[in-house]
Amino acid sequence: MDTRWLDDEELDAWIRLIAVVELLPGVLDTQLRRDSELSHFEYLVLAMLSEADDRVLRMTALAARTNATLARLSHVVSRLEARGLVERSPCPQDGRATNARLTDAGWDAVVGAAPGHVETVRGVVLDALTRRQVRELGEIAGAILTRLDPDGRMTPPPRD
Amino acid sequence: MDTRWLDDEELDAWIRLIAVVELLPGVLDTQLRRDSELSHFEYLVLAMLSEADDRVLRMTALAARTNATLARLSHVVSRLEARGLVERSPCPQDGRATNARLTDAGWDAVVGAAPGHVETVRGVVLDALTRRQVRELGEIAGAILTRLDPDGRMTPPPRD
DNA sequence: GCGCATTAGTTGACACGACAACTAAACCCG
DNA sequence: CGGGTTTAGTTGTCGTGTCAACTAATGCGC
Repeated sequence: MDTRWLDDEELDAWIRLIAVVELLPGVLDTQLRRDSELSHFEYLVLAMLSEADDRVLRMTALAARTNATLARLSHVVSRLEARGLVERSPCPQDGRATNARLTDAGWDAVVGAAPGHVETVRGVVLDALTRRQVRELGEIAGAILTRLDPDGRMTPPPRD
Repeated sequence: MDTRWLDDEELDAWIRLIAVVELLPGVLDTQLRRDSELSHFEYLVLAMLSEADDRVLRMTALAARTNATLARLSHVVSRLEARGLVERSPCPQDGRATNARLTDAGWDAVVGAAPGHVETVRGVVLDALTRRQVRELGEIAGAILTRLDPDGRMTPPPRD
């Protein structure tokens, strides 16, 4: 089958999307590391735990909410545990499972990091867009996600 | 100053954008590695060279076109050079500069990889969007880039 | 209730990117 | 034209992610 090459509009959108994907993580990491000694991914892990009931989640559930593999999450949680921000304990209901719980120190870390992080998010993304574009971005990213992650492992729909 | 937290629409757009940013690179890498033994970044390097006059670019120019630091590019070009896909030579005009040139083998590699890559790009992004959304995405990503990269080191505007 | 497949998670080896230190050439300016 | 600054690029080290191999508990089928 002959390749359908990209036309100008498609190429333009693609090139720019790639640039965003390459540059955005670095910017988020840099700010969080500088101000709060956390990588962006570590922040995400702590933030997801902070919103969960009793601040506890099973590793698998946490991996899904952070778009990570279990292996990656396991390494990161080990480091966070060593820093006293998270605690692991075997799940009583299922012997195979592990629960990760946010400690008080972990809670303090997220609470401390959140304002600066939100400010960065506004600064580099949201404030650059109109209200309409923010809504569009939500829809576009949602559409892409259904292709990237057909099984919907990721962040479940609008509902939280 | 009190933090302006994100409202529902903003949070939705942000969470989804983060998910895209986390998942997209992996999908692109996986396809290219499987079918062409190239990482996405390596592909980008070769592709940018393939479009340049005489298939030659100075390292700095190549770094800008691929949104990479010079250090990262230098490592990657070393590997590509070891595989015979790229050649380095000192720039005659400027003794500090290095020119990277795409070899014939490198050309063959990009040409071989391009169709599968474009198909993936369509599959995971472009075909998930309407024509209008593709245009919107271009504008939104462009707006974000002016914040991520205020000096415009990155891909220059529509113009090539 | 035994055995095999599946699910949950961890771990170790390797690959790659970031950062900082370094070399070297060019520019600049008095 | 000589010394300091800037620009271009490379390299070594370290942190972090990926992959594959592994352990262990669960659940299904008969």
